[in-house]
Amino acid sequence: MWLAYCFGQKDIDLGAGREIFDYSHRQKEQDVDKELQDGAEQEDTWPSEGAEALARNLLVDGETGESFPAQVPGGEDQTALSLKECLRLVEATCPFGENAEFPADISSITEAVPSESEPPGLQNNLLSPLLTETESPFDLEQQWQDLMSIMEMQAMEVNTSTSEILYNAPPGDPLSTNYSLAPNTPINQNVSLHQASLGGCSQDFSLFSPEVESLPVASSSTLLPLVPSNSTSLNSTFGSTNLAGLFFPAQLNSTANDTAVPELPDPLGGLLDEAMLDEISLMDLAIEEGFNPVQASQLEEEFDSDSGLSLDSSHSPSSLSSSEGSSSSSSSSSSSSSSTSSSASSSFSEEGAVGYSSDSETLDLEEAEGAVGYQPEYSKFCRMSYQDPSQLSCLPYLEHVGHNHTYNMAPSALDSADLPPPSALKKGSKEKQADFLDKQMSRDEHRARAMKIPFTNDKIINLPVEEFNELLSKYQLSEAQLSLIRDIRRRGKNKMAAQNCRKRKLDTILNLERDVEDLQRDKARLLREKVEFLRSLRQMKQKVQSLYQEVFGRLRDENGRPYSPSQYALQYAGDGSVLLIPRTLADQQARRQERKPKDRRK
DNA sequence: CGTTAGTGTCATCAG
DNA sequence: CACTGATGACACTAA
Repeated sequence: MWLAYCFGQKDIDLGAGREIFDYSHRQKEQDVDKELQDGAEQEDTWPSEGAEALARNLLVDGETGESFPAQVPGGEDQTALSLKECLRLVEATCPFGENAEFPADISSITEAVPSESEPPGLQNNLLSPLLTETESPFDLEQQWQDLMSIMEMQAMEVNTSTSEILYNAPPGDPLSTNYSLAPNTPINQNVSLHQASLGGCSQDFSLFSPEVESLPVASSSTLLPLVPSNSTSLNSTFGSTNLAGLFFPAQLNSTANDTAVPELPDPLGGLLDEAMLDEISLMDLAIEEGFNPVQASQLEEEFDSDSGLSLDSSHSPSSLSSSEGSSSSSSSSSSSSSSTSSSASSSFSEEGAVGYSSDSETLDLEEAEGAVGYQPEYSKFCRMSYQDPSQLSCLPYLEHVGHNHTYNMAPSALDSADLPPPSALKKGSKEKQADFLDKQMSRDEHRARAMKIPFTNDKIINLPVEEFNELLSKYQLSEAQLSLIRDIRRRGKNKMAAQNCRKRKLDTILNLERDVEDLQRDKARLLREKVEFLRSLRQMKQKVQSLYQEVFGRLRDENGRPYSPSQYALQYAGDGSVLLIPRTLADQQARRQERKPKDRRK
């Protein structure tokens, strides 16, 4: 039943369904998870009658590890074609891709092999690890283990968004949760479609590929000679519209009607070509990233370049941080018209959070930004960028912008001070300059002057505690003066602290934004990798299916008749041997193996 | 005239 | 306990 999921309706909707682009797909993911559990429960309900009896008929070749039915119902069991021969045949006729792998243990088989229903003519208990004996150059067992671990990952992780996205399973499809075998399994170029019966195909099979529609005919014609005994039921059972039983034609000839497998997953995954998958993955990205498809495609290009941070450099926090220098340079260049003058800010400590930026500076910055794409954060940041106070001292006209938030000062005064006309400067006597500077003084400076504080606010604020106390001791100051001085110092310190605080806050925000971007990229990249991985996984599974089918189809009993796939299945033992066992027994073992990981998960 | 960004200030807390 | 820095909250200004 594990395989059964792979051919569910999920795939049926694949071509047309667009819910993958639905932002509500997350909800569907939950539904899928729910369905997964339901499907697991369903498994336990599968019939296994006769398993014991059939199990008794099992023979295992002690030398080769191969197993044969000790007693085929109806006669002395002797495989007309040894498994080795079969393998050789298969190797000759169905060369595997570079990634051909086979189950290394029973569990793997039970997972990979379609159990239950099996089309009479099509040996669909596929995925048997028959090839171990061929001594493939690969460590097949190891590779299979890897494959299975991948499958587990897939089962655990992919069942969420990706499963939905990739296979577009209807929420109600209980089979959809397990698409690992062949949802959307692309038709493998290396596999003969005529011989490889690709699992149960739903009627929607035809939706995707006219080619596949012809599959039943081709398959039956090919397999009929191999399965003469089943030939009759084959044609009657598998119409072109019902390929569901191809893979799991459980007890086809018998009475079982496979109702236990209401909907067989669509092996048509194969019809979903890579381009489609790419598109899906991109769309997935687009959805998750909040990008539009165009942006998503751009994103993918970025991935290809693996550039990590490929955003505009002006957007990069690192560049922003390093933009201090550029900011400074731009400000210095923009200050060409400014005269030099000392101000309170000139003595600010370097570290002293003097993030004042001039309007002209901002203008220059914005011009530059316009060339590379304006970024609000960038501008903000630059305005807040740490700056050498000494540079501010070179911008007397801008001084007030940073320091003179003198609420008691008339705006007109500030305006006039902002950009005094050159003519005014020329005419400007020292009086006017003094007046101008006076207007630039802060409230505390005014207060200090009013209180006749004998030293500058700059000293009050920036002197170390010891020097500050020493300075106070040098003068005979009234209590009011001392109080004002302390207030000035406190406010001055706090002002710088506030500026530092705001800069930190801004930095933090920018860093967080960068982190979000990085994480989004990582997420998109991982998602893309997952899609690619699933694609290759499906291909591998299909290869295994085809091999299994090939081998099983060539097995003959002592009478030269093929084994019924509804009654027998190939099983891969842990020691690498291949067993031909009764179907019911295989199903039992499959269920047993499947429960383990699930229990583990719980 | 309302909004927004930038800034200064105060209150408060933590070290 | 005083001092200092950090930070939220508020007010003010300019755009």
